[in-house]
Amino acid sequence: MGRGRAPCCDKSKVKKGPWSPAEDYRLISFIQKQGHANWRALPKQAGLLRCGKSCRLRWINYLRPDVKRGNFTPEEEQTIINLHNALGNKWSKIASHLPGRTDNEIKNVWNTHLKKRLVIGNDDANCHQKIETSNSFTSYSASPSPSSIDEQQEPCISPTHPNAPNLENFGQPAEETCSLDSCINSKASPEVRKTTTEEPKEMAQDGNTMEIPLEPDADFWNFLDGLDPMDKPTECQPQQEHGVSQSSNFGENQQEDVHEYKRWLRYLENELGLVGGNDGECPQKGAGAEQQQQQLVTDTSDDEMMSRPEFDPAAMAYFSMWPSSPQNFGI
DNA sequence: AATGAACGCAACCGCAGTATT
DNA sequence: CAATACTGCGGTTGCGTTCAT
Repeated sequence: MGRGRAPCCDKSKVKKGPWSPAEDYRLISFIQKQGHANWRALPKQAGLLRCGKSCRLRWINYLRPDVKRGNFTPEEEQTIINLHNALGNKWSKIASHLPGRTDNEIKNVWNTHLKKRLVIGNDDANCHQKIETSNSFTSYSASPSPSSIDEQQEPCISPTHPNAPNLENFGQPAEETCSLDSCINSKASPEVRKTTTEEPKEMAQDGNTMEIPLEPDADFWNFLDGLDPMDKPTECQPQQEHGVSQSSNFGENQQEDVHEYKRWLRYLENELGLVGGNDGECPQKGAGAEQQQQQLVTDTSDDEMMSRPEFDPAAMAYFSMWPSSPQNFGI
């Protein structure tokens, strides 16, 4: 296949390295409003100095609302081991069996933990055998037909991370959940599509995790949208014509919305055990959070975000602490 | 307390596959 | 049908953090 490939972007004009909270928030804000039909064009439209691939990666691996953070459960690890036996380094395939987990994360876990553990386990044949025999998917190793796996395999993991409150729908306006989900899942495997769309319902029923009122979610996003100094690039205007934007009427009930949002924020902070930290300081990482806060201020001031009168530092502090933020997983 | 080594993770790179023109 | 554009995947790397000395 001779594909003379043009570079995906002008490397000299794109920023590389870790994403700042401001960039994250701009990306989320944009995708929430416009979706991500075209990754290549997205950075420009969103006002990001990033390569489209970089945006995609960031979204898929960390910012997506249904991404699950935190340590892998033993069940998940076992699933990875089993699937790796059957599929090899097909990380995306493996990830499709672990809802909320990304291929990158699984790859990292495998390379850093599981592989070593298995090597040690190989030294101890009994140990390894234990893994094999306890493995309900052992038969796949004998006849590793991916299709049969796809048909049979249901992830044997708990849908919620034991240590983390459910944030699967974090930031999802009620009426947008479907559109965003479908947007996300349109490219995902059937398994992922199935689990990501069905799980929230299940969790809503167990009364544990879905009590977060959804309405303020929209407010939250509207609030973020309102903060975005790059909010209205000209390329984005047409989409608002077909009713995608929700922020247009934000000003009408702004006070009420912000109040609602703050109430919701407090609720989430309670859920996350973040209350008690002063000025949004992360309880797990005091100095780190402080540093991050500092960076946040730097980033946002660069973008003149902090100078906006309606800017709420608490919102950004919270934003910087949500589970998808790489600095903050492990809550 | 300081320093170096090891580890873990986020992000980048390049290739392959698929869709579009 | 070929060329091009774009997305997705897997391998790899660089950096920050943690641990050991």
